[in-house]
Amino acid sequence: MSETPITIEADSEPTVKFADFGLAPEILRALTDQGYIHPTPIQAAAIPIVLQGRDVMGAAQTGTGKTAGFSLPIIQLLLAHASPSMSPARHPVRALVLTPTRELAVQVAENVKAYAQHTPLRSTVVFGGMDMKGQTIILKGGVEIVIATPGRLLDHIEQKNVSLGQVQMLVMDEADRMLDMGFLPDLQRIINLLPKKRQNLMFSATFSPEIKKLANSFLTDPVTIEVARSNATADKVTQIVYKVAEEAKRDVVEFLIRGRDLKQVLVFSNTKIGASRLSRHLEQGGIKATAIHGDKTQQERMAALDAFKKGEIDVLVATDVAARGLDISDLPCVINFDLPYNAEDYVHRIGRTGRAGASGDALSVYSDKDERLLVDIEKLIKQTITRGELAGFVASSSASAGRGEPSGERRPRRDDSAAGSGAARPPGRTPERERSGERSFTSSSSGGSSGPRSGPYPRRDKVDPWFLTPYEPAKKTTPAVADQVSTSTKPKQKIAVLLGGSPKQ
DNA sequence: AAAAAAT
Repeated sequence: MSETPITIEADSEPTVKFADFGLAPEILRALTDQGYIHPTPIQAAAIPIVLQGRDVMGAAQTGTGKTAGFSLPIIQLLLAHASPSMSPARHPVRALVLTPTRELAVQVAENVKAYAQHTPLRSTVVFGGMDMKGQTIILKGGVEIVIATPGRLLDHIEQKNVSLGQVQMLVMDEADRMLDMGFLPDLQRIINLLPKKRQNLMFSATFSPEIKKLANSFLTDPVTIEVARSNATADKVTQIVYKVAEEAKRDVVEFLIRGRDLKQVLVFSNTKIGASRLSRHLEQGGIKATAIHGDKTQQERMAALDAFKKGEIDVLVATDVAARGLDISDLPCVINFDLPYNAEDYVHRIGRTGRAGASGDALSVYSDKDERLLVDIEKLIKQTITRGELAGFVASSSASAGRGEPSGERRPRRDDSAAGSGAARPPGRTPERERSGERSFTSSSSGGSSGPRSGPYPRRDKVDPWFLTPYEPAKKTTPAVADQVSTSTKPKQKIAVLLGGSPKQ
């Protein structure tokens, strides 16, 4: 065991193949089915370690292939080692994966199911917000792998629908998030029900003191696998912030979305009500949008996510329920309708774009009162985000008020939350026409060259909104989280995985 | 200050 970190570069030639790990043919077949041949760096690092039976503390972002990194070796180990003979159940739970959100649980479960499809291993997912009956039947039928959110799992345990006395492997996914959400007591209760002798894998985006404490109490002699933050924030994602009047934010967001030619956009709102309102606002503008947040029923949440993934809707307006973990692939653009209160969440949010080598845009609108949030974010990511300017929109409400021109907040405008829809919008007009006729914004007095001034929206075919932005190449800096990660718990063995670019000098 | 999660 070496104290020297092993560094794996993401852009080095992929020499390792899944076939090299000694995985069972059934697993390899599942991978081939999905066209996977080469592991991602974290998979290449984690799979052999997990196969050795070691505990793992993984600092890994979503989108790094983390899920396969732990599920493949878990499936392999379960296949290779028979279940404990004393078990009365034919299919006792032998591996347990805990996640902070229901959607993440579903997603992990889908992956596990796919990887184990050619094996006799059974898996299921349990989470709240759904009827317990179906979950109960499957649990009682016996499953080797359970993916769960903590609360509902405890519910099933209390109802004696499942027993965890045979669990050999425990995964805590997004552990930092679980702590944030106050799951620590639940985690403690669940872990108390597990056999003392077991393998533990813990994944976290950050290595806060609390996480270290958790790792120290739950992990035995862990190998730390560091995944430097993908350079997404530095290279591949173009980040721009737009300062606008608070009241104009939603119209600016709409404008930005239209500028994207309605390609799939994920929009983040800090509040559930804000997400719903913005979604409704966009829908009323003829944009196929929907909202996802914790006040929606689980059915609605799943339907929204599904529709977005299928491309049936163009815009998903989400609270931070979707900030982490959700694998929505190939997103070209993320927009922050609100800057997150927690700077760390900014990184998670924009991590939804620029994934898997693709480029992406992360756009944010903010107003005067959010100045401090922006400072915090820039401090965290150690770079200055490009300030974008939008012709046709003013940066602050006071400026527009001072000129006595109509501005977003003054113009009487039906609130989106109101049910009525008749008065403000004459029927029969196309949404496009509605927009230009109905809204007015204070336009910049200078430089009216960016489009027709008859309305707030420059015509898309005439104007590329991106020309408005003076592009400065983003500064390349070592990501802040990677810094924290390097000071991780005293590991016997340490592996650093650098993703998404060359190591910094 | 807000969101998530068992009900």
